[in-house]
Amino acid sequence: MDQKARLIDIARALNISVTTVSRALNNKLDISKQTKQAVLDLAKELNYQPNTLAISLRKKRTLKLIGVVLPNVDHYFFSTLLQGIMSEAHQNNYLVLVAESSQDATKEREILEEFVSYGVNGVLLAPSRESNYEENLLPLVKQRIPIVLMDRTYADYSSHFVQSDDYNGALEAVNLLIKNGYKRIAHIRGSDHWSIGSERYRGYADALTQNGREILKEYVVSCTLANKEEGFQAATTLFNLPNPPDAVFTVTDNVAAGVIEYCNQFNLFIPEQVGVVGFSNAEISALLSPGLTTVEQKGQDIGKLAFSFFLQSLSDKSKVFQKTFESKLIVRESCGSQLS
Amino acid sequence: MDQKARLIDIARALNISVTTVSRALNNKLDISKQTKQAVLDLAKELNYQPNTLAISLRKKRTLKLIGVVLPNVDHYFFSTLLQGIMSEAHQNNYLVLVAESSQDATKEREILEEFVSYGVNGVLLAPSRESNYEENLLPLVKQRIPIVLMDRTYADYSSHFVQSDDYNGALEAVNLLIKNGYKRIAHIRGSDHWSIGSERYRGYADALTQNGREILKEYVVSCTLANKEEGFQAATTLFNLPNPPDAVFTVTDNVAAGVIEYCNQFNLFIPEQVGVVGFSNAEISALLSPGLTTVEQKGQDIGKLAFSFFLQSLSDKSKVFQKTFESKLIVRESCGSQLS
DNA sequence: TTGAAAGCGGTACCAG
DNA sequence: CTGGTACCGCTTTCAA
Repeated sequence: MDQKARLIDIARALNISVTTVSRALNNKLDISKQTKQAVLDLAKELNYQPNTLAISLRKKRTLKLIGVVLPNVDHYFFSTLLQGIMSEAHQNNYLVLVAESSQDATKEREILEEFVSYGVNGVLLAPSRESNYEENLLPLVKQRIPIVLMDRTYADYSSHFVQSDDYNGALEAVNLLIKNGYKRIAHIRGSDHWSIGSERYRGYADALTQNGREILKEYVVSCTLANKEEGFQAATTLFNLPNPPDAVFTVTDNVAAGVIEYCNQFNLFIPEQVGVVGFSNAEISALLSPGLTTVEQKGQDIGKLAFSFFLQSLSDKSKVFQKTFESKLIVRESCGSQLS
Repeated sequence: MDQKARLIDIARALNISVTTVSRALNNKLDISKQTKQAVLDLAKELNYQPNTLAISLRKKRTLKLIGVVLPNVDHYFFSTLLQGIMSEAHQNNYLVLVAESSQDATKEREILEEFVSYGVNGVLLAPSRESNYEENLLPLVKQRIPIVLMDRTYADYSSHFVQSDDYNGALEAVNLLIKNGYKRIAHIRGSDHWSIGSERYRGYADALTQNGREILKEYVVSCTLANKEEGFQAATTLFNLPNPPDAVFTVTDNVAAGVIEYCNQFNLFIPEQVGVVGFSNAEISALLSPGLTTVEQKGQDIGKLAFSFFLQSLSDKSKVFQKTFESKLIVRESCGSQLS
């Protein structure tokens, strides 16, 4: 019964034209108080909801809709990122289309195309590992759809982005381990295709070099999914080396959790025998025992800023918005306490 | 340059009608191979993307779009729920609109209205605590928009839903504590407005009663946000009672994390002096020390099924789809090991 | 202050 | 096999 009320329904009931109804509802000037009130009343009674599709079509994609593509939503960092975006979006009356690329560049491209055909006003993208500019982004760029990159950027494309300073975060983390007296510092790193993999490794390597230490190949173990299981496995490899490390810096907190589990299980005391530092300041880092020292990554803030960059880019077409959040160490028990 | 290619652009270039182009692109039968190929080629060249808005408008909301409303996305359970939904949605070529109600019923209602005006084909909703059927759901029901409830249902409304068996989960959890010899079992519960609050409490209460135990008012502490801080606070209250409990069953894993932190801090040994059981099997439950015994809640499965219920409800309008996932205890160290 | 009519980008019916 | 035309619901000139 309540089917969808349309402008024309109101118009007919009041014996006026659609135009007038539209004007009344949109608060235009040229309209008498009476008719306006009548329209408003009836609209409320019929529970009138404008058809956004029609409006958008008519106005040529000026609906308020933004697309978000993330590699995964169940990783703490990405879920807080999403939260930041959504809170900002809601405040500005934007609706948010979300999709997971599952770290698959082809799927990412498909999603992006679908988003475009839905007429999104912009895209906030945390690129998947193998994502490639030419194929995935160029089509959107040609259509002048604003894109804000998050977490990771493309080497060959300068765009709006918001990221955290992975390099310096890693550098500081390893410096802290060195300062706290650890001698043989290993790194469980992420894949090279992934900027967090290479940037954090770069920080690790430079920290060692700057302190006159060698980078030992056997102390660097790669992982791909960056989860707890891989952390445990990598720890197994590392601590069974003839000359095992006395500290581990990991690419994510989840990996660190695996290391901690290994140490707890095989009675390697943290931080006395082994120092551990993670990356992300995920929820778990505070809950682990011992508490995990980690590099903070402010998901919410990154998300909020990304959305606001998108908004700003709408009015200021020429400007390029970029921000790198400073990294910040969150020091807990897992890395020794002789911090100066 | 690449602005948006439209049907009419292709038509003019090929000197044929829009109708024909449309037919070619939609794989209709009545069309010659030649023209069809010509259209397809040009479409590819111009990078033609159909305007979903126009199609939807014409077809009267038959775009493939679904709206998801969750209280929070950064809770592990909800983020896995979302993941389940999105994976299923992607497979069926649906796009997913996501919004957070932040446990605010008014905001939830606003979101739902916006979703409707965007012409979503259906809504998957994990209701916020104070959500009320009349105000929040009735408008959608009237417009015959399929709704699948997740995690929580409304007392006064029978609809499609997917949930986990909170009552039995809680019952088993507390039974385990009893079986393992704990005598004074406390409960940190969620709000009454929230089905997980009341259902889990009901399980707790019945387990005690069925074992001939009393329910002590001072052993039941309420919390609202169900986070770690509240858990810590509630633990403080409980363990400072004249006759403190020797076990705690908590409404969520995060609350349990707070309890564990309290115990670690004040040297109450788990599981020897205090048993702890949580609810959710969140990531953290495996990472805590000691590992937290908890009741599994399969977010992904719930999400997937919810989406598939929505799809099915499209073809079978009369049927009501309902599923309650069995609860399953995940036993770890935090509750004693004399499990039979 | 109001209304008629065109059109956003497609689809679908009908005629040829 | 192809084209003409109406129309989805709304906004926006333009004219009255």
